[in-house]
Parts: sequence; C-alpha cells; structure tokens
Amino acid sequence: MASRNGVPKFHRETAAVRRGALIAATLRSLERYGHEGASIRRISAVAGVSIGLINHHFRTKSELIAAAYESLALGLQRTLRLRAAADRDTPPRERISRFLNASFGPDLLAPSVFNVWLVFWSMILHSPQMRAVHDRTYRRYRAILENLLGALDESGEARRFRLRPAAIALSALLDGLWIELSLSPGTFRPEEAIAICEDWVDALCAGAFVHLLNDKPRTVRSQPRNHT
Amino acid sequence: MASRNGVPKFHRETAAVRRGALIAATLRSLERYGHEGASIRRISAVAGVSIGLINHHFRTKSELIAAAYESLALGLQRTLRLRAAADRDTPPRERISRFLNASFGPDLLAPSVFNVWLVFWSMILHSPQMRAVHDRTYRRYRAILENLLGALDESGEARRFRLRPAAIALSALLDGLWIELSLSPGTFRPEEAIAICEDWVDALCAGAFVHLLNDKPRTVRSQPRNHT
DNA sequence: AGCGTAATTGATCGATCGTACAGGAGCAAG
DNA sequence: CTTGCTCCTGTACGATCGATCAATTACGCT
Repeated sequence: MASRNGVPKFHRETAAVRRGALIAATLRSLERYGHEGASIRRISAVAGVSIGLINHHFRTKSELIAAAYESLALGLQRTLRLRAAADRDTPPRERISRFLNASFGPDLLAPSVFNVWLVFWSMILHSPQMRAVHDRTYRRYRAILENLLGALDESGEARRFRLRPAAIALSALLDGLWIELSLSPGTFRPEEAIAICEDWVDALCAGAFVHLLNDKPRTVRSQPRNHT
Repeated sequence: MASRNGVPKFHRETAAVRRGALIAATLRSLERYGHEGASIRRISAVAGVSIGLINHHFRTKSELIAAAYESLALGLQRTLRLRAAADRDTPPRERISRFLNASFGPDLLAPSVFNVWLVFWSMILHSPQMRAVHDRTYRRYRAILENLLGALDESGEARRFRLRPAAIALSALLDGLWIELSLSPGTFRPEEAIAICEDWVDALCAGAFVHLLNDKPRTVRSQPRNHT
C-alpha cells in the first residue's frame, strides 16, 4: 500500500545494524530521562521505531540494558586508551598525565554520562546479568591502569611499587573525583581534580606510599594506630 | 466496632513519631528492594500501615524520599564523627585513623547501604529537592573532613597544606574505595582500602603532594606535562 | 460516658509499565 | 511480477504506579 505511494512506512535493517541503533537509542534515552528512560516505550520513541521491535531483537528489556552498559563501558575505555597513547613513543609518565586529562574532559564529565552510569550501577545488586557486565568491564579498566602504572614502574623513574593495589587506589581516586564533579559540578574545578591525581602519581613515584612499596612486603594494619 | 472486641485495628501515633517511623521504613524498603523499593505501596507494606497514610504525613512521595535521604546522611555522619573522637584527648592523627576505620566498617560496607545511596544519587539530577539535600549534607561531610585535617595541620606533625583541596581529595579517595568495595566486595579487602587511605594521609603529612602545599600558592597545570 | 478531633484506612482514578502476538510490509531471490 | 522470509507495527493484557478522598476509628478531653 504505502509502497505504491513511493513512501515506505519504515526501513528494514539487518539485525546487527538495528541492534546497534537500539543500543545507541537506549543510551540516549537514559541520558535524557535518567532512570525513567530505561523503559521500552521511551527507548523505542527515541529510536523512532515501534514498541514491539525491541522485543524482536532483544528477548527481554534487561538484555538490552546490559548490552548498552557493556557498549558504553567499552566505548569510554577505548576513548581513554586512545588519548593516553597518542604517539607511539610517549613516555610512561606522560601517558598517565594524558589519561588523567582525558578522564576529566568535558565529554566524560557531562552530567548525562554520570546519570547513565548510576542507572547501570543501581541494577547490579539485583541483576546477575548486570553484575557480570560490571565485573568484566571493571576488570578491564583496572587492567588498563595496571598497564599504565606498570610501564611507569619499569621505567626506572619511580620507586618500585606493587601494581595491583596501586591501580586500585588510583581508580578509586579517579572515580571518587569524577563522581563528585558529576554530582555537583560547582564544588571544585576539573583542573583541581587533575592536580590531585597528578600529585598522587608523583607521590607514588617518590615512594611516599609505604603500603604500596614493593621492596619489603608488610602486613596491613587494620586497627587505628596509637600516636602517643 | 473493633474497639468493642478490645482489639484496636491500628495504633494512633503523634505526627512526629509516625513521620520518623515512615522514614525508617523507607530506608528499609530501599535496602531490600533497591530502586523498586521507592514506591508508596512497598514502603507502606514495610511500615505496616495503609497506602493512604503516607500521603497524610507527606504531601508527596519525593518529600518522603528526600527526608529519608537527609536522615540517612546525617545518621552516617554522626556515627563517623562519634567513632573518630572516642576520647576527648585523642590526637589528631589517630582521630583520622579512627575515621578511616569507621568508614570501612561492616555497617558502612553493607551492600544494602550502598544500594540506598545509589537510589538517592540517581534522583539528584532530576529533582531539585534531592539536590538541595545532597548539597547540604555533602558540605557537612567535607566540613567534618576539614575539621579532622585542620587539627592535623595545626598540630605541627605535618607540612602545612591547603585544607579545602585536601578534604576534597580525601573524600574522593574514601568515596571511590567505598563504592568499589560495595559494588564488588571480592575485588579487594577493606583493610587494603584503609591502608591506601592511611598512606595518603601520611604522604600529606610528609608534604608529598605539591599542589596541596600551603607555603607557595601555585597555579594548577591542566595540560599534560612534557617529560623529555 | 459521650463527643470531637485527627490519624488511619482502603477503594478508586488515570497513567505507564513489560511482554505477547497476530497481521502488515519491505526487499531480495526466483 | 510473484513469492517468501523476516523485519516491523500496533493493539491488547495484566500489573503496578502516585495521588485523591470519603468513610472509619482510635483516643484525648470535657
């Protein structure tokens, strides 16, 4: 019918292309509407398709959400990795500086990005599917940090340190600053966040973090210390 | 009718008492059911009251949620402050250690607490009411940290440092570690998180953080440094 | 003891949710 | 041009949501 008018009612796409478009629409819907954007109706409206199409390409809603989570996480990691190593022969310490700058760039600090992230996080506790995505992507993220820090550790510019806890600490510092900047951008400026991280890396190089040093493994003190 | 049987159908409470009970029920509901716990029906079921009662004591749902947010935040802050200064004459450095230990105690690290927190956070972007509560409570939280760090700064045990960015950095480190521990408790142990924070404070005392030093105010570098 | 106040109940409203499903339609192959 | 695959549409259904409101009832006060 409609084809007789020369105006098709809709476009047919291959399954792969349509799946990608729906994932992108999911992220856009979450950006705009926050938690209420995680609805089949909102997503289909943003994507410009009918309600039923989503359940044709994704068996359930949570499957689509999980796919969107993984897509966003991997995309951000790719961005960070690319910016950290622009040239082939960037020295290790500067790669980290580039990574820090990219972490607090305007595209990462957009409040919408954070809102999407929050929606995903809030689903982890109750959805094993989301937990699986989180564990997988977060392991990757820490691996990237361990790579960056590992190159620094072997460059001779720094006192030798233990890689794993150092990556954990730096990722926590990055996440904490990123979250606070996203929640209330007026509290401090992105440049301050970068400076705080740079200071941390410099202190790591100087061997200022006793528990992270590699030369003498020591047990961790869990009780408050006694300063007399 | 029911009173004739000697079995009252319900208890009458003063407005203040009932409001407090409803706030507590809200937090319990959010702990159990996550984001879906933020529903009038769930909350009233947890509180053991009827659906309509909530709208009798709170004009709208978001008013109740905001009250619960403020209640939880202030309660946690009170707990932390009390544990940080157990004795009157606890030295500044040990107060901080106590604060760190309390921050990663089992009651703060319960996954349910984090889930409640996430629900609140996800509402900040779209609800000015929640944003107001967040700004207020987070300012208080940073003030507590500034008090603790300020006492350390004046004790003479540390190189003089700028209070505000130091509090921002420490709170970010605390938050980041707390979040990661809550999201996936198996990644590292609470004792490691405490050690990372202790290291940070020690490095602060040693003057290892250049941008935080007080003696010479310097501009913050926002471009990646050039290591040649 | 009875009365009045206000705390409490529960049915009800319109809206929105996720999923299922039957039929319409684009597009390539024959 | 016709056929057929499957991508796609849109209605339908049952459940749940926040908010309203008239009716009910506990409990202090006189």
